Amino acid sequence: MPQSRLHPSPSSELPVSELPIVSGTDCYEQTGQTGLWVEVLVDCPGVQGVFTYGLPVGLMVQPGDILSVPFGAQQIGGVVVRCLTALPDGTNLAQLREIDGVIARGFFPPAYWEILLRVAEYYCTPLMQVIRMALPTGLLGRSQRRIKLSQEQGTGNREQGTGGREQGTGNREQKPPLDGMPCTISTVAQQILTLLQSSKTGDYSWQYLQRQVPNAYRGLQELLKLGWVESYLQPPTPIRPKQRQAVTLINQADVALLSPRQQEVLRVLQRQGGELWLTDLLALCQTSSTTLKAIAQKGYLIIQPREVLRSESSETTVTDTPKALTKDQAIALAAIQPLAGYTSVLLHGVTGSGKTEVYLQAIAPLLDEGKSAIVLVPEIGLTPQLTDRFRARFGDRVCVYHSALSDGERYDTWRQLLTGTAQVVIGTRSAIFAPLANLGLIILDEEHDSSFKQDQPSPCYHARTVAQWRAELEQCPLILGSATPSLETWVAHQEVSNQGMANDEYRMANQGMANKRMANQEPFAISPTETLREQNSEFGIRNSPVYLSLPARVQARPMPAIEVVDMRQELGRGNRSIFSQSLQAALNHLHESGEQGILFIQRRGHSTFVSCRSCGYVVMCPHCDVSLAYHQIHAEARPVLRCHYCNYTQAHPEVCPECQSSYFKHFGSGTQRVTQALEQEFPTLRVLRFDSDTTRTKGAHRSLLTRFAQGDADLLVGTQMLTKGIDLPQVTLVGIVAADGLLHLSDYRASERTFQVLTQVAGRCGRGDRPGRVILQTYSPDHPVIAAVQQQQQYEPFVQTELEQRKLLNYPPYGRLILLKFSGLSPGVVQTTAAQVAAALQPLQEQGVERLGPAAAAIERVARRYRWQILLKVPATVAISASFLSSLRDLCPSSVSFAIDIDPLNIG
DNA sequence: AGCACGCCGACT
DNA sequence: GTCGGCGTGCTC
Repeated sequence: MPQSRLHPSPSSELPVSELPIVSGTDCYEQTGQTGLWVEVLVDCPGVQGVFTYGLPVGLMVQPGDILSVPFGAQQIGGVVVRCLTALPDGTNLAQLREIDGVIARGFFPPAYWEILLRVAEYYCTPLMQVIRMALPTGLLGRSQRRIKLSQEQGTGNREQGTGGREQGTGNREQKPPLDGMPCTISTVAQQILTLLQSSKTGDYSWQYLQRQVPNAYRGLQELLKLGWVESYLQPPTPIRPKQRQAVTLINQADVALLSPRQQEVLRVLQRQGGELWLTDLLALCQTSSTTLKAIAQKGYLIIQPREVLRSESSETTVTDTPKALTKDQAIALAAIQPLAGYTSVLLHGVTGSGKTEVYLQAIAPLLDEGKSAIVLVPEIGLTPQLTDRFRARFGDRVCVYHSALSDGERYDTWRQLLTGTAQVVIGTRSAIFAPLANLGLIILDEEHDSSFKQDQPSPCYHARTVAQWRAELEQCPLILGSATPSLETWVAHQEVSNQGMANDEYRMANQGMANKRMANQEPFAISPTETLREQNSEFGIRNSPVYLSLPARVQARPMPAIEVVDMRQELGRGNRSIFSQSLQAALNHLHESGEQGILFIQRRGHSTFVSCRSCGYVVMCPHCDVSLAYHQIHAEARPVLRCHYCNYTQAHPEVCPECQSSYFKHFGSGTQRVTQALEQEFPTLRVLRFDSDTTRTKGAHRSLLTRFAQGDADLLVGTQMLTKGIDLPQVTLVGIVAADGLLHLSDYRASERTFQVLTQVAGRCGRGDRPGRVILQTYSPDHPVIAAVQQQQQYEPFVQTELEQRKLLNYPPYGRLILLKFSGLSPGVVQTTAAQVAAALQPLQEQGVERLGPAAAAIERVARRYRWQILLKVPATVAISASFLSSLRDLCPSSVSFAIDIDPLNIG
């Protein structure tokens, strides 16, 4: 029991010695050849290409090792690309410098390195940026400029070296200019000084000061000249495992020689199992560490630092055992289990058909074989249920890996993945880069979900695409699970006729890459990669895609009946409520019957703008071209207006700022508005709101869902979040307040997305013993998507119609899209840059690429930056060189930021 | 990113 | 005539 409170000792579960982490000095212990050079890819924005460094005597490194190197005045992170035994001609020996140290070794096994190369190339992103994204934050350290108050100011610089006790605080008061002092300092300088004096250490990072004080640069110059502050570079401190002092009992003989107090300590330690954290033992014995050190000195116990994992521990103590499978599940599992080599599997299972159980049972035997698995989910916070279930089934072998982990947690989890033990990683899209060895299976759950695509910082990768590459390189199956597969996936897993196309397209993309890489043997000349490609030029076994279907729910539960309500008729009948009569009746019944319901609202803000009914004035964000959304944070608090793009917030004006009219209200039906309407019309109904306002904090999803599951409320009101994998058996009613907002998005994927969202929401009900019912309110009941959702078994006809449209217009999956995005503070400069780039695209257009734009983005200004874009439609037969696209960057002035989004999902 | 070199406006 | 602004270019 006390032992369980300690982390398993390094020798048992976390073999530190085998981990590729070495400290700056440890690495010198490895002896070998001397006097070589290394080419290093440095982690410095605006710098690409490799730099050559000298290797300190006795130090050996290999391609893929992560280093700390001097670069200009600072120390930065870098990755070894190649080891050189001779310097190329013309190298200026004078400028060669030696590396500072090794941060980590062996992070990049060949297949993993290959993935990073492919991502860099396919998504037109500098390799270093891809590496930075894949590594835990902070691993690639860099030195930091810091500013501190000078010690010697005023009283002379005598006391510097003596190091004795200092009366620092007494001196510090003399630093600000006293009244009688001849020199006056500017307000900026005074601000900086005050800030520094307010801190305990008198020391802040330059970055922090710049953020706190506008125009900090001026003030700093002043203070530096006066000698009141000093500026210095702090060398990087790489993230390290967290250490804690542990005390272990090693000898109990001759205890009588010790003092009674010391004997007592030993007895306590023994009673606790012979091992305790130092702090715990001190607390338990009411003693000091001096006492313990004395005992240790006599050889009775040892005190040593031991690694602790910062990763969140699994709270679930429940265990879960495999469930009996339905016939369909069994067929699917039987098809998956014998797969060897790379095979892409589409598991098309209706909502509630038990896909998770298939995943679990597919993974179980792999773990026993010592293999690992990656499970990707759209958003980890939204699916505590899934994580719990995996934990309950596989216990400690489950790791959760996502971007919301703290740096320390992420680092520790990352290290644990490297140990090579069989484990299951559950995570969001970035978990596709989990450095697991010996992968046996990759699963993408809710494969159609757009959150698998990254669209903000480059690389704008799609986890599904990366998963395909990874599964192929690791020669393992890939399962794409969904009730509403994306059209891309659907087409790729259809019978031979379509399959040919998907494969050709895919191969083409890869071949273009490989060829190009041969031609310019850039940093890519890392040796493991080349070896791999030679051995495996066709990337090993590539089986035909497999389509598996789970057409029915578990335990023969029926799919919910979907009732479409025409809201125009409701209005005609004089019903001005946002709830149709049908929905009103259902809500009333809900309360009486003790069943639960979900009310789905389109989006959290979009429709709740604030405007004046007298003059029509709408409050807009001063930094973005969008209206501000109405938010009431607490029932009592004053409402605020908030921009959903830049988070600008202001108080809600009492009267219209334009015409002073007091008829100044918010409109639309956001979650808050609907909740209020519910309170008015159904005062007895207990409502729980589930949107990003109420679930902002860590663990809020889980607690809200738990409360709902416990029956604390009758109705859960929420947005898109409700569509993602929530499994609540008591829910028998789903209400969709207005499907229309989704239908009319000006996006080629609008229909597909609407179909997916509505089907997923509808699928939240009837998962328990009682059948479910869906009420879908709309102003366009005849829309084909609504019809398709209503007959949800008929996925195929809907897809066929949609595919014809896509083919006609060369949209994915028939043609590829590339979005070039420009943004900058000056609208004119952004626009002319876009135009110049457009002109440079002429050669592509001659190859048959269609160019749309340049055009201002749908929301032209976000956070004071103007945004323009160019959309390229690339026919499946045309290959585009990544280096050509990357070269467009050179046409952009530094004031315009340029981003390339390959296969964009959001093109508005 | 940081820092150096380097070219044009307000001061002794 | 200098000091000092911050605009371009380099960092092995």
